[in-house]
Amino acid sequence: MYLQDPQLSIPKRPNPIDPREVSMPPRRVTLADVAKKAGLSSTAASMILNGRPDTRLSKAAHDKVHAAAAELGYRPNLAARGLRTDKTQTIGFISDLVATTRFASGLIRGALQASEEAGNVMLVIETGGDPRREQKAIDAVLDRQVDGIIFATMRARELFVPAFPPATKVVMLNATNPHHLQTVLPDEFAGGRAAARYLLDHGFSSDIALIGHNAETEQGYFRSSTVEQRIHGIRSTMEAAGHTFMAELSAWDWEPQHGYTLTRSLLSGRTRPRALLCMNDRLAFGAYQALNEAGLRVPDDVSIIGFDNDELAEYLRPGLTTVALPHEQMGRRAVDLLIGDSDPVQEFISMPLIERASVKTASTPHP
Amino acid sequence: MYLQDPQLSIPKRPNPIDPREVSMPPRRVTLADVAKKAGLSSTAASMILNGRPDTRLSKAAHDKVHAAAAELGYRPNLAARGLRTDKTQTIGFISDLVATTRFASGLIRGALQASEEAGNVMLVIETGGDPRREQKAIDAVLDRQVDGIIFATMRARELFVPAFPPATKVVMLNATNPHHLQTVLPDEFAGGRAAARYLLDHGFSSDIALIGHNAETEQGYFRSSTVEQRIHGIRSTMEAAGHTFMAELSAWDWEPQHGYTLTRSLLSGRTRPRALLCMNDRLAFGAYQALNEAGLRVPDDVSIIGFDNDELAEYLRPGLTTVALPHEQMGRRAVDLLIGDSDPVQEFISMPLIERASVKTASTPHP
DNA sequence: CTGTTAGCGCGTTCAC
DNA sequence: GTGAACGCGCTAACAG
Repeated sequence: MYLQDPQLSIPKRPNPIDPREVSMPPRRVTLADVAKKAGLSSTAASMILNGRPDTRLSKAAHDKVHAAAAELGYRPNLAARGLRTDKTQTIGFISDLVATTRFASGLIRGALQASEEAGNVMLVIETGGDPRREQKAIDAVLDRQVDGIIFATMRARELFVPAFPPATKVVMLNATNPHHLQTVLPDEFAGGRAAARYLLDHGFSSDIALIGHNAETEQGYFRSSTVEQRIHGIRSTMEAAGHTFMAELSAWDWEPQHGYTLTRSLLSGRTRPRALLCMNDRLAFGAYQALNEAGLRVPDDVSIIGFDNDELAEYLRPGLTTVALPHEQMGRRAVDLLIGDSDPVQEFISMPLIERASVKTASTPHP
Repeated sequence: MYLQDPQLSIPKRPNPIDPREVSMPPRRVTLADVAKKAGLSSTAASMILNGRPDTRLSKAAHDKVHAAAAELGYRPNLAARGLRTDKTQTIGFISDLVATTRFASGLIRGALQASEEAGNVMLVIETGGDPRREQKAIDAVLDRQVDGIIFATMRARELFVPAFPPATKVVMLNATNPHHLQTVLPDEFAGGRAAARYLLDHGFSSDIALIGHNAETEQGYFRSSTVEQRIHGIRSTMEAAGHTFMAELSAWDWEPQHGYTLTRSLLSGRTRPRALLCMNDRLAFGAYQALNEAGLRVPDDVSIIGFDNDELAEYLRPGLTTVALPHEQMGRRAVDLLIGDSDPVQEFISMPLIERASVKTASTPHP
């Protein structure tokens, strides 16, 4: 909607000059200015403006201060206030590559929204996963007196967190660390289960191929802590139903080209799969390409389900059914946890299955 | 490369506790602590640590202060310093939807990199283009004493900038505003010219269709200030060569589905295009899909060129040749301009043509 | 009741 | 080499 939203376009002529744009005082108005204008001390002004309950200042004083503040357009200097109160309404958001790649931008989007709603602002730093840059990032935000830090990773993983003062509030977002228990993660186990169950429910059983992971070659080795859960969810569901995958193809990278290659090699086998369970949507994209080239149709010849709810899923024809990574909600939750004062918890956010058109009901159940 | 970088994965066992993680002083060490430990005044400590040239403090004093600072792990409180110096090493980055969508994330990536290199950090706020939120964002960063503000937009456009003090340093990134002349924009005119020229150079002439823009229906109305330039670059090049487009199809949204629809309707016409000039890569994606369905091959039957160098361009088979939006470089440049003290300039960053495999040389030049 | 003065938080700067 | 003031706002203690 916002992509080409008319509101984002503007007429060719420059706007008339907004009066607000021309007259602003050269110096920032300070609390002292307000107090002076109100004919009171800055203490009185401070107490009144901050609505201290125990204050015994006259109604008249209140009115004068508020009037002066409004008239002068007073805004407190948060840096100065923070010096005193140790609260800067600022959150440090340190990630490997969340903001600058599209793979997990939802994390930052959600966090940004929740921050704004809570009157906070985020200092964003990306480290590329480099420990030295991570340490520098922590110093940088701490030097600026942030109220807390969110550590986020693009692919959920255990994150080594360099030194910082023990009192600092910390939330791990899409990441874990033994010393920091406040954590927000996707519920990958349930997500994996949902994907497998969806295929099973649509009449597939032992004619499903798994693209992106292989029990043999990748045993005990997982690219991320949550992918392990995803796989467990998938496999336990298959096992509970008494089925196994007809094939499992593994690739280290989960890019379209690998999905393409893997699917091609799969199609060269003697039995054709009826459904593909792809470890992510980009692999699924590659699968579409290979299927297409082989003259096979989705979902009539082969059904496909993916993970992530990548933007690609919507671009594909037909639309790709996929289990979404609830990044936005995770980001929001991380900020809530950081700002709130709950006990440390590990939160698992559920992964909704987004139904599109890439899976059909298998016409005849297989033996 | 970083997508599944092994370095981002870690073993399943928790790391041993890092010694640095356990012993940190409960209170931050202040300049006073350092001075006390060095047996000097905090004035002396300040001057020495800041390497003031005009200072005539003894070599011994220097050594003592540096030793004390190192031993205590002293780091200056930037909030306190900023109060005095009016420099916080912090930049406000206010955008409509740059960080949280993938369409222009390069802008923030480049800005983040340049900030880090310059020892700055960025306060990131997104407004969704809503003027009220924009005003609040400006207040929020100003309250936190930022050294300057970058206003960025996802799609280059003229941006109305709400009130703030005239002294504030401002750079418009992928945006323009009559009151703020420091501007970084893509050189769309040259980019448009390059795309058209590329097709011409490959032997196409009057067998090219333009997808996404139509001179008739969109005359004088442009979705963004830079798209206008892009179109001018394209048309002037075609005209200079004495050619016109065999067809121009317009869509308000530039999404794959529109590229698909437009291309289908194009193919239903009596003459088939030999080349497609798509206003962006997502339209080109849709064109691939339609061509594919029609049994036509890229580039053998139809060549395609796009704009943006979207990630899609690499995913497509064959890879899509496209004129890149140099977002990363633009972001870097914006920070450089903000930090440096050059005179206000409008900078145009050139758009490199990324050659892949979607355009072939037309075998026989057309009349 | 209504309000004030003084000091602090941290680092920089001026005058001596 | 130093003390004191300052940038800005908050808080405790105190005065009319």
